[in-house]
Amino acid sequence: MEDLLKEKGYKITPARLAILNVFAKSKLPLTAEDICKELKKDKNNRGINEATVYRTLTSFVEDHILKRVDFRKESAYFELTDEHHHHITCIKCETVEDFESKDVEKALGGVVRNSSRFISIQDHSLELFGFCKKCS
Amino acid sequence: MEDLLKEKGYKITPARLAILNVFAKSKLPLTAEDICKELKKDKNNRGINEATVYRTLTSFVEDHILKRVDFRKESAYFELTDEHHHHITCIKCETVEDFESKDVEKALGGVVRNSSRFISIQDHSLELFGFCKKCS
DNA sequence: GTAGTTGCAAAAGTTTTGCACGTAC
DNA sequence: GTACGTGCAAAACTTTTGCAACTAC
Repeated sequence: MEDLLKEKGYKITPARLAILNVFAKSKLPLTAEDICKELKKDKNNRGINEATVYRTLTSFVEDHILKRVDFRKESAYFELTDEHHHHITCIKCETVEDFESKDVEKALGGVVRNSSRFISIQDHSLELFGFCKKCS
Repeated sequence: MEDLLKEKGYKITPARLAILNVFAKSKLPLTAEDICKELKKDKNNRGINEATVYRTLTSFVEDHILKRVDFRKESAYFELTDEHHHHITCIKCETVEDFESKDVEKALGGVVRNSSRFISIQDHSLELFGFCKKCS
């Protein structure tokens, strides 16, 4: 965790470690508000300021420690970039399941080769929306 | 355009027609603000109220006339659902190119069959981010 | 005529920013 | 010691809502 920060040239601060820990413990993408709430639960700090959370999220995304996830909601969701996977969200109950698919990744690789104006893909967002077995 | 509205049970109003026209003319996904600005240019109306634009966007998405697009920006982008395609956005200059790929769609079809908890996919978001030839 | 639609203004929610103080290195 | 990081408060920006007036049908 500390190594990750050093590697990117960040100073090691309690706020950054705490935020990374929240993500490390969470199985789901989180909003800034989710993180603030989670940080308030910890008695060691009295919560880390909202502004710090937003600033940290923004710079972590720039440095590819976090990535944004599109849940078609008002607020922005984030998760660690360390594992590459996507999500299927139930339209009804909002259950989220992770998935990864070699076939999808392979097919995406073909897209740039067919593009006349683009030369490389750095990253992609992929979110599926459907019904889980309980809600179907 | 009017037929589309009738089909979904909407009353035909100037605001709805104007908003649909803005989308029909645009090659790119638009934010609520983009639409308000575009509507103000037309001398026939003095602009349609912001609240109406938001209300219209929300209901059009519910009725699948529009869909949300994830550009990892603060505000929400929308486009007509009539064509199914995705976007590649240049990380540097923000050029957007549309693409579609049978291979990707086919691969996505396989995902739900491998899922233990999901039974059907209704919709998906897919956005690629990379470098265009000019910016690479 | 009536249900549905709109404008306006106010509010709610999300994110950013300036500045003074604090801390990692 | 210095450059970077944080807290606080204010502001900016995006979206939603209540209500009265209006309009499509």
